[in-house]
Amino acid sequence: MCDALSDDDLTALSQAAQRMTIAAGRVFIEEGDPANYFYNITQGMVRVFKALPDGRRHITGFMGTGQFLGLAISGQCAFSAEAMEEVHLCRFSRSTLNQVFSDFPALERRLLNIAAHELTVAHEQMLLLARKSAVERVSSYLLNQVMRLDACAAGKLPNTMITLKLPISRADLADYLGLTIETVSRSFAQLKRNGLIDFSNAHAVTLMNPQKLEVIANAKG
Amino acid sequence: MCDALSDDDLTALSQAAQRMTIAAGRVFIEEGDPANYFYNITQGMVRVFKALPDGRRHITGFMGTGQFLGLAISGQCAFSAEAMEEVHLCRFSRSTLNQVFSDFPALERRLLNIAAHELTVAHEQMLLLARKSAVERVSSYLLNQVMRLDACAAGKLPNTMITLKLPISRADLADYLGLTIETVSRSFAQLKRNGLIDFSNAHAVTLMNPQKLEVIANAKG
DNA sequence: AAAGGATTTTGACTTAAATCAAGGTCTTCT
DNA sequence: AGAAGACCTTGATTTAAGTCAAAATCCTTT
Repeated sequence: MCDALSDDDLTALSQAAQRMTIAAGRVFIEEGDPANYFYNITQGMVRVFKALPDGRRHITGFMGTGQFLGLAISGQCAFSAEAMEEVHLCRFSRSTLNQVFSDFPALERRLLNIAAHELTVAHEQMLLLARKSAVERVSSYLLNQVMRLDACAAGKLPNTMITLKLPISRADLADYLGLTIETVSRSFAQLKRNGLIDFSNAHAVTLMNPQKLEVIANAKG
Repeated sequence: MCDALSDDDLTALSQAAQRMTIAAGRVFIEEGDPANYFYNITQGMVRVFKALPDGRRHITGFMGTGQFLGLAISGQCAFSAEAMEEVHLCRFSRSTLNQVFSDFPALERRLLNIAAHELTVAHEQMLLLARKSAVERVSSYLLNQVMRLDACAAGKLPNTMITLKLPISRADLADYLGLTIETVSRSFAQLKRNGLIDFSNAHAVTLMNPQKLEVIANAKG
């Protein structure tokens, strides 16, 4: 679950946790609710989002197995979270958690690192949302997906073609990138016309030249 | 400097720190540089931003006296920082900092809370950038400024008119809100036409009805 | 295999914000 | 005080992305 911890810590933690299963499609954290819990996802994918009263929404991110949820501490949940499939998680009450933190400072250290990393990612996403064009946003997304593949551990982009799964619907992608479904689709189409990507079906892209795609994604004209 | 610390901690910290003065306009953290330091601002305002190679940029935030900078830990700085005026700060080398963390866990706890709070703010800003219209963005900014005034500590909006200083140029505001200077100006003009705000000069707004402004800012139609 | 529904793509048109271009206003400096 | 420059506002036009609508593809279920 939390690789920076010793076995002792893990044992203590798992005793403090409460295991739960969430049905696909259920919103199990609701923005504005009192923030009483902290979660670790042990299986499945979760959509984290914020919405405006009129229905417009932004997906902050997608979280999967091993990731932590509910860090935002301020009495109120700052976002909603929805299970994209059946999800298993460990739940900690906030009071328990503070106890565990005191007993095992390594966990706190780890969470600080995670938070710092999430902040970096958030800043990158803000630049994307504030200043990138639709094609640049979609290209950036594709590159980020490549980067999290095992193959390119050290931040090295492959210079051969590479095929990716797109497990996420166009609607989710649009809400994640601050676009509409149609614009996402058209951006893919444009990248394809320009020979940068190819589709075997709507959920499997081949990046024909990841390095060229990076030039587009980051406006390294 | 860091109100969650005991006097002992403070003494230890200040010994580990290196005091510096940065001239107005100087970029003292450069995105991509090795991240060797951690900063605490003791005086003055700083602009934190990320830029694309072609010059487009996004201001992630403005940081002032008492705030921490450089949390993002990953070898590389994830953003640039520029002094908006003469700035005084305390600088800690990363190795020193790790030592201090081990000695004074309270500081680490505090930083985790700060990071969690910054994440919340970042998510809110992403929703703004991804989904809000220009007028909504400008309204949101004005409201956020009101909220950080002493008067509304408990998250309560005043229901009387209230005057704000806008210490930031339209250009900075545009880069912060993901708009252009002209659109910021026009959004202000529209809010003024609709009787929601008034200007005594370009850097002093009066919010005629903060509650109505909030309806606009958060699309509570 | 056909029907039905959801998802994705494509097309025509609209619109909000960007861009280009003047004018104003404010500040600073001689 | 007057000139020069920075900053802000307003106007005209363009454009990228949004909206509305229909077709195409995929997936599930009977």
